[in-house]
Amino acid sequence: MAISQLIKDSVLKSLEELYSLETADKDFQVSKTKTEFEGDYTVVLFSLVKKLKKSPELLGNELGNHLIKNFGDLFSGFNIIKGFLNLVVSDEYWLNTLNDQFDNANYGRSINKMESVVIEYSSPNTNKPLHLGHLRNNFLGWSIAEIFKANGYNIVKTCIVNDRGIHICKSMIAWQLFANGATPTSTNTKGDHFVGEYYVKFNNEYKKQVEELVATGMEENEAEKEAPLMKATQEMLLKWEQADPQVRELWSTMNGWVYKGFDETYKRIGSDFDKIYHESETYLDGKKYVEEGVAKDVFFKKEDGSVWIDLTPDGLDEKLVLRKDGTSVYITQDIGLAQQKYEDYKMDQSIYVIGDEQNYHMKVLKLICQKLGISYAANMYHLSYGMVELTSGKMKSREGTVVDADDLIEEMVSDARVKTTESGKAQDFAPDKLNELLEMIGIGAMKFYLLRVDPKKKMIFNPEESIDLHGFTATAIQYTHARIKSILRTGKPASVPFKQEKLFPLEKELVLMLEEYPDRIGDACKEMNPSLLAVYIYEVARKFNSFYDAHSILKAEDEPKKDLRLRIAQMTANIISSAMSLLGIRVPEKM
RNA sequence: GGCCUCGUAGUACAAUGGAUAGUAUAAGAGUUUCCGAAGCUCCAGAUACAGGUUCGAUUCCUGUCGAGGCCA
Repeated sequence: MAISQLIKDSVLKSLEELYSLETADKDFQVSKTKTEFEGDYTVVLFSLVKKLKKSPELLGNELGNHLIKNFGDLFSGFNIIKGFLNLVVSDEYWLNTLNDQFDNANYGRSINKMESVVIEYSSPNTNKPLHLGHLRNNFLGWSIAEIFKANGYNIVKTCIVNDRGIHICKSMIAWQLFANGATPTSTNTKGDHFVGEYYVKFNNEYKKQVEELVATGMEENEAEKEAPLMKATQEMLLKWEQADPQVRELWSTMNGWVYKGFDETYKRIGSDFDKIYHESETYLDGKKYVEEGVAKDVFFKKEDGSVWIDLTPDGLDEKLVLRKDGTSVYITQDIGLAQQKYEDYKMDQSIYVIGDEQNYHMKVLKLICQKLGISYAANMYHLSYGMVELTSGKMKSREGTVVDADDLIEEMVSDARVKTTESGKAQDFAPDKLNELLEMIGIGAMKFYLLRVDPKKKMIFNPEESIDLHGFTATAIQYTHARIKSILRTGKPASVPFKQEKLFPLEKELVLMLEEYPDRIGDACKEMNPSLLAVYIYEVARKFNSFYDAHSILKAEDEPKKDLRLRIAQMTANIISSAMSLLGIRVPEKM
């Protein structure tokens, strides 16, 4: 059991024994002691002071003495400053932790909650390649899945591919008109980029047509409807819906190109899915639930035949769920897919990794599902993340300021090459090993940069800063890991630990942080926030570096110290490797 | 217009209502006869504004100003 929990339990027990306090009244905080004070963990007494009507000093002293007397194996001292009871945890406890845990490879993974969670993320469109925003989504989704697994949940990773609709037809029309039969192979272009070019081509040509029509005196919004390209696209969408064989064949060919391109990118960034849903197969499913909803009076029909739900009692608006012509809107499809996922997986919880511009939409979706009586609706969670903006402002596809995912990955990896060459390291690496290392560094840096901030907040992507390999970066952590591994190639902890007496401050501070790791995995899961792990593991690496700088490991004062420090090093390396893997980042043995 | 976010050092990010508001970068000063200097050590620098709630507010409430998003 973690020390934080042991402290809570021992304080609870003491409060009961000293003052027979009711359980309900025993709320108090335990936190890590600030570095400027003596102690390891601090009990904040203010809330108890009020209830017990004792002065902080008296209460602190009584509680502290009781803890020392009854839990002497845990605590070796205490002090009170204002309403803060600072507890010193005994070295014995840290030494035991080190002996038991130094080579654990499965932190937090032992508990099986038997609960299943579906996580939907990535969810691309098949008319253009992935961009920077998709990367944040993918990294978040993948990492959250790993973090849930580490907390004992059964995870299903899903993806809904937006593979039909007017925007897909635009690329198809443009390809028909302008490609002269070119293919990704004939042009040596990655499939998703190839199709994306025709989407751009469509927009450019369409714009020209609109301008020409406006020049003849037509109103702009009419010109937008009347432009031949738009008419052709509408017609194609209709044919697609009627399952016209030629249109469907072109559609599946072009989507095939895109998937091939996506697969390459997903593979490179280490993203994968257990189940991929296609909108083309699910977009009609929602309608029957709308009918059921009407029968249950959850929805109502207006005179024109459109179907709505009244969410004003919940502080929201009336929301359209089916158009008057009987066609679905986005939310109709989402209801259908939610049901489909439940039929497939009977999950207890459903997480959607979607940008925060959908906050309102997802709120509505959850409410509707609850009103429809869907069992897991209460456990639908929108993992909402903020937009990734550039130093120059928002990414806008129309202005060509979108950062392409593949370009960015390539830039990161090639920069890793430059920096590694400059440093003079990895000179003895075989070419394939070097490439593997550079992928680890470049892609790791990018993942860490996007995961180290609170997902809910929008963030600014600074290209120059993102390829920095110093400071709060994956590279610095990877370096620490490689350095430890280098030491461990020379020395190994003894099979039976030497008897230890006392820990130096830096030794203790580091072990204290390492001991917290399972708690941190738990926090990251509860908060659905990988940045907590990123911050934590960077702090661990930094603390190790200070420790390493202050104390020699292989040339320690004596054998017991050497063994102790090798154990600390081993445990640090294991936890770095573990935590980074939960972020989807690999760590090298050498770099 | 209605609803929802967010305003913290030059810049980018932290801080379950708790102690002197942390970290990284950029700027300044050190640190390689010694386990890997992509490191370590020191030094500076910030809570948009005005009220309120309380032992205590970056955090909660109200208003102002500013940025972004969603809905037509």
